[in-house]
Amino acid sequence: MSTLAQGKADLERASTAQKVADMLRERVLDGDLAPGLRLSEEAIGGALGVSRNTLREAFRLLTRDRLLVHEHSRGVFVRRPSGTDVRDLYAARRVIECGSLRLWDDVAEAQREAVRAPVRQAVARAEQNDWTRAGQANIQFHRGIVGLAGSSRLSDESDRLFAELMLAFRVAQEINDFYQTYVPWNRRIVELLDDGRTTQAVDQLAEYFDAAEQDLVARLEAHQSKGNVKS
Amino acid sequence: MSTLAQGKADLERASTAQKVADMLRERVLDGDLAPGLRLSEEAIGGALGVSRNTLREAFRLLTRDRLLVHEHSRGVFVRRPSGTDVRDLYAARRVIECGSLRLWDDVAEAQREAVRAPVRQAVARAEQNDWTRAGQANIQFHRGIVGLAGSSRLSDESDRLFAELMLAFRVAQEINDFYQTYVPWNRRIVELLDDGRTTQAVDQLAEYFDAAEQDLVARLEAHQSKGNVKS
DNA sequence: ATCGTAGAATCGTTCAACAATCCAACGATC
DNA sequence: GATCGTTGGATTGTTGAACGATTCTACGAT
Repeated sequence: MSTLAQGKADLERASTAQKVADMLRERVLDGDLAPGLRLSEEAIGGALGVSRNTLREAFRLLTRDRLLVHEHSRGVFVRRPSGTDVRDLYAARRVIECGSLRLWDDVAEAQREAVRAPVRQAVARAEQNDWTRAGQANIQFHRGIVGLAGSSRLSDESDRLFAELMLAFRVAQEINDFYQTYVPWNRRIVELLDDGRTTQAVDQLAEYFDAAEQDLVARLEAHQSKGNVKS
Repeated sequence: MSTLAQGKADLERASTAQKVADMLRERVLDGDLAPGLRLSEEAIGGALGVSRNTLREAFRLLTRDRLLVHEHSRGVFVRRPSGTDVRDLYAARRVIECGSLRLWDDVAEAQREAVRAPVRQAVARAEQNDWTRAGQANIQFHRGIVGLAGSSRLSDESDRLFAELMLAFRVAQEINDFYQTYVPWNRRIVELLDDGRTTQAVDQLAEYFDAAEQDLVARLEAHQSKGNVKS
């Protein structure tokens, strides 16, 4: 069954535009393509050996995922979240994740474990000072929370929000040290959940968002005046 | 200020692909293009006088809005929501709208009025047996609820969910008579809110979703076997 | 009746070209 | 000297044709 699903996934991985989009997505999330950077059709199309039309299709796919922004007749740019964007992002996350977490007691055990496991992993990574992987585990934690709702549409949208937030982290230059503060917080949330104190856990999550938003916005607006955009 | 924003909106309305997408969106939501219908690039491109590449860009835009689905090497189709899709959709709405409504007491009065007004309008339309406009007002009610969260990303995503739900209504053939049952329900929710009983209002909204989902899924799966897809 | 195969139809992608738009440098005017 | 047109050059927007790849349909073989 799993081999069949795997085979089907491979078969669907056909489109050139899709492959180009995947490659560019990785480059953007890794920071090789900095926020604010303009992506020239000619330069990138030439470098990747695909035609302009195909590249434009790839751009549309990434625009849908909010990694790129399209400005008419000006080109596409790597998204550069502003303070306003971050506030909008966290307002959405508060509703989605707090609402999902409230379902904790009603869902299957496997879904709950998908919340606990990433926190254990994040703690372990943090002890090894591996903040990159700790950050990835942190995202898995939040993905697990949204997964409690059992809606693939909601999970997909959350993934887009997370990706956008990654860009904001990059602009604020706090990729590595950001999670240091919040890993223990997540652990406490899971403890509350396992204690049956779901409401308090939700409150903690809301507070986490308040603190994270405030922190990120502050750092972002400190950096936003500097025109750190590579050409 | 508003005139400036208006002028800017007009200026941004430049792209051909965007205009084609807007036209097609209207045709899909009006039901001229039935769910399940395949949209031939050649036929539509020829009819609208745009090239295939431009049309494909328009398709991508509508795919992002979930009105169309793209199947590799097979073409694009008007989305035809299944029972599974509807359950997913309502799972998302439950989290988003119930979570937003919980913010009722914390938001500005203007935002609350954006929830009340559509209900008054829906009641008035319903009394005139104008179910089409009553349905539109009903959507505005739910848009107002999501607006309480103050996140444009969340509102945009909700609009996409609503659009998808409209397609489900069309498949279930209950465009007109569906709201008849639920308009009074919405009115009761607003009454509870104005009484300061926010928690009960949220519970009512959740029940509304349960009932609507069950109703819609039942009618959908009754119709799904019939291959009512025009070619 | 099922299966496989050939042919038609359609999509995926590329290429070349031109119009429309934006941008940066230059120069004119006050 | 600063602001405001103007002029090219570069880039995007859009088109049309072309061809390989994939899917669909219908026909015929077993």
